[in-house]
Amino acid sequence: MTKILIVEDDKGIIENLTEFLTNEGFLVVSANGQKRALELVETEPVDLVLLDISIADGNGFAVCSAIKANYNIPVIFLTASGDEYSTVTGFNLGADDYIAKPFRPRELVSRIKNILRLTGNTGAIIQLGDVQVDTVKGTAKKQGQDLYLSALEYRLLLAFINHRGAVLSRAQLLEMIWDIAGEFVNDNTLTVYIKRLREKIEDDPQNPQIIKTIRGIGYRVD
Amino acid sequence: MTKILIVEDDKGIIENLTEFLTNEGFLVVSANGQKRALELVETEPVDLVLLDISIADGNGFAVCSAIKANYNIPVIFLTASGDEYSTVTGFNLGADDYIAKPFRPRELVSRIKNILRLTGNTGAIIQLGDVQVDTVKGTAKKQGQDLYLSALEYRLLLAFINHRGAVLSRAQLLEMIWDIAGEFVNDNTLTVYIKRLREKIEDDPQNPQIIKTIRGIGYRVD
DNA sequence: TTTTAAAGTGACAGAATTGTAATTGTACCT
DNA sequence: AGGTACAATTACAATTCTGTCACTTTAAAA
Repeated sequence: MTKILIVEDDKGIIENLTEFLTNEGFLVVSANGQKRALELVETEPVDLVLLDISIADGNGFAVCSAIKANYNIPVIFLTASGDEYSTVTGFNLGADDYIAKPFRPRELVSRIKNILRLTGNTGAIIQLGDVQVDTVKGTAKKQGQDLYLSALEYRLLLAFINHRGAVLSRAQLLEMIWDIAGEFVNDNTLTVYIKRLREKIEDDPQNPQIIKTIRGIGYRVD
Repeated sequence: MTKILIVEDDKGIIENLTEFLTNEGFLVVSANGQKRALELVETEPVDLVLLDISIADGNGFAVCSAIKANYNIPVIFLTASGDEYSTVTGFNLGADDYIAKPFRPRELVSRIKNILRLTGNTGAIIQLGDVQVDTVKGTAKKQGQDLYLSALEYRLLLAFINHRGAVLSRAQLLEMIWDIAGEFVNDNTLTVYIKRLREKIEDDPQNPQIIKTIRGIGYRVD
């Protein structure tokens, strides 16, 4: 469950936003000033901050700086005017997006989800069917069970992950994994590795669901 | 140097944007339609795409989908109207941001830089002295030369990277890499792996600069 | 300095990985 | 249906990885 902190001194806006975002499935907490905002960031597991630049007890930019200095929480600025200065300064302070008031609630939600996608997108855990690849730890699991992938098998899997949805030719894969133009390793080597990888990650290797063969062209992972 | 592809059928806008972005230090290429856009993405190392939704020879959304299917390039939508439908649909298609025409050039640059920061922040390449670890490809290099790390050596290195600056005890490392509490693998196993890893990544393994020994406590990578 | 615990080293077998070859299977074409 | 590429499979050495042992070196305490 995503928790959003609203920092805003206009009670009406807080109420409206809280209601709307709650309906959208977010948890919402709010602060009307800098002090309370920083308290909440420290005590609650806040996932994202909506920050009005012109809050009462201080500069909104200062709050952004303070948050960014200590935490890796995305911040979206709410600017009263759509003026350029705010935009540029905000981004320089590390804001992840900004939106000018008055804004459409639906657009705000789009931007929130987008930012969460971008910032959460550290490539940490990728799900392929029941296979989970953790690129931060360098490990892979199938249904929670550890998979023992060799270095090359792991790299082959990453190549597919990095080009999900695209058909990768043998030549491309050979270049990506074996780093050659095409002649030095046997073309069949790749086929064998596909088979070995399938044996480890597919439920039924004879009927592969994760690594699909595109005859005459290559392979694809959706 | 960052290369930006503009997909737009209005020659005037292309000219203006090209001039402005060039002055800002970007390399700019442009396409007036879907076909040319996809050609350029395939042949040039494009870092970011500015995409007009209403291009002449097709749907801008289709171009976005096609790009996102094969490449991991950030896309910013240019929308003629600031209408909600475009925003929401655009984000769903994997657009990384959108900006409504008419926009201020300075704001566009802010958004471009912001998106590059966010998307580039995938933790893809980590630098440890002269050693580069690419967690997206699952590879490591030293002074540009490929390092052949085994699966466990790579995971050990990632463990240090994920806890940079912290001293990791033997018990912690054993648990992280061998996933056990402490009794099943020999305690010395870790020592041996440290040695093997140092042999591959350190200039002078006898005098390690990357993996430091903290006697009695563990190891640390700064 | 001597002692002692911790860390490093070299060597070793068993296991797994890696690349290739030969063979079998299969989708697509006419 | 039969032929033909292409893909999958099986099998097999060579190499590398992996874990452990015995032993040496090092750092810090007594």
